[in-house]
Amino acid sequence: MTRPSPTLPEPMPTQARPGNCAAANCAACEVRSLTFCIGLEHDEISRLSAIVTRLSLAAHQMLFHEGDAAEFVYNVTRGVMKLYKLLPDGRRQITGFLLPGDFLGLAGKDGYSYSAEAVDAVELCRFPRRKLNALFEAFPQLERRMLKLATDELIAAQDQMVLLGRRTAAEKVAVFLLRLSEREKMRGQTGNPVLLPMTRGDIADYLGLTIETVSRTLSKLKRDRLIRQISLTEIEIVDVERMTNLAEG
Amino acid sequence: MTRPSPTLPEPMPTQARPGNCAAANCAACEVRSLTFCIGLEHDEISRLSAIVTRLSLAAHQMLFHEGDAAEFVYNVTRGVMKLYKLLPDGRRQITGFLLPGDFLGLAGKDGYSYSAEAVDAVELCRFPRRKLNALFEAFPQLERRMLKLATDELIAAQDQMVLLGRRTAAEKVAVFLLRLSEREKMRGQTGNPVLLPMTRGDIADYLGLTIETVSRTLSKLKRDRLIRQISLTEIEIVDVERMTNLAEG
DNA sequence: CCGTGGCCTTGACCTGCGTCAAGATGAAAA
DNA sequence: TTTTCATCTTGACGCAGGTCAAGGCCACGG
Repeated sequence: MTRPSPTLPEPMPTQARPGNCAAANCAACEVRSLTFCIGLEHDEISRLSAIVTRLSLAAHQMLFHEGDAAEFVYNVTRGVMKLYKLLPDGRRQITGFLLPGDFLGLAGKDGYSYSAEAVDAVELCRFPRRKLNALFEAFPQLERRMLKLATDELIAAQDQMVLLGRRTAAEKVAVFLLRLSEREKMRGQTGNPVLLPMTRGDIADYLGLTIETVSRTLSKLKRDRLIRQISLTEIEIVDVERMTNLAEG
Repeated sequence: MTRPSPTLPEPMPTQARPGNCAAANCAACEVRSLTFCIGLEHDEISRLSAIVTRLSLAAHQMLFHEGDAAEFVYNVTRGVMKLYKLLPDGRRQITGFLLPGDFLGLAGKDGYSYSAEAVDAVELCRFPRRKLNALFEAFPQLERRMLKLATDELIAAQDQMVLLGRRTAAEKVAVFLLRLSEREKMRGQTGNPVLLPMTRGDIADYLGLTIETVSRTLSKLKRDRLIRQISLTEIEIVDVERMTNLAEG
């Protein structure tokens, strides 16, 4: 593996100055069935409502940087976020893309362990960590849920290690498209065509590849009739079976 | 990245038939300061003692396989374990090495998400998950600690993603040696020379490389006087500064 | 309508690391 | 001590994917 040219610098994203902040009505939340709020009792919901702030980010706006004090945790309610870590020389690894319902903000004592940036227009719920921790006392279910979220994220991270360490470029791209399709389906979208709001550079930095290899690999999948490109950001999986075979290895 | 030849099959490890099982005295535990038992109250310790079983594994013995029902969680008290996932064709990614004090057994609804195998002679504490969960009711601190463990593991997993996706072979090996050295220091060992009970094949599958590349890279580090090989399993870091520079990128 | 600038694609070439193969080493058994 | 066998090292070679460079596409502003 060679040292890929940093996909950064991108147009330097501005620090979060949320477009709007407002108290939120969690009871009316339309993505609650996906979030860590799922299945909470009525009084838990109302206590959460009391500490939550809604905010919006424009595309490319930063939510926070790696190392920032981790005062808040968040729930994505709309749009797509990317989480990434940088090496000193600018090489970047995107550790995850977050869709509506996904949670972010787990952090160790050194603050957030990654940077978080909006891919497109994003809306989030923001919870002060201190106040949320205080709620754990009254509602142990909440902490149980946090542990489950962390565990699920950990399992996903292990899968991603297998992908990064042991899969070919074609397999990486196939897995990426199939996984994203599944996640979109779980959110009530069709999942096919797959929607790709992120750039080829983002995908490359997520899969441990270069932009060119991602592009060439997609072209090859098109030539082989496994996928069809409807637009830059929409890819139809034409032959699910062969894609799945490819993804299995 | 090409498809590395499976480092498996190794001499097929036998399923765990622990060499001995015994009740344990947690109060006298010599690695407690490292484990998730750290800082627990006296009565918490005694409640833990009541549900724990100690067991031993010989080198290469399996503790559990990916997909097994996750009835237990464990704490390593002696030796080194490796956790890994396999692709259908045998390619292997080692997701972590566990040293004394390290915890394992977090799992989703599909059972353990990885296989666990002893690298050398290992001793563990085993906790039935059901009984541990029951203790969470009485001792919320225990659950707090589990969440912290999961969070720390997640942060480590993200660092590993950067390593797998964006670092060169030389950087990977340097980071591996330095991190292992740090972990040994935290356990009261010198950390230099670094002790490597795992094989070159294990290291390769942990770093997303082949055996040959690991071996060649170590040879290069020796030629360049960054390290000195004392024995197959002992490597002295001679020039910590240049090693650190290399590891930073 | 035309420029401008960001992204994406494609081609030609290069190289880091994988593959294949042949010893070397070292621990354990005879 | 010698045999054995797994593991490790080293060399020669090949290729997947990275690098460099040119051009295409498309949204947006003037």
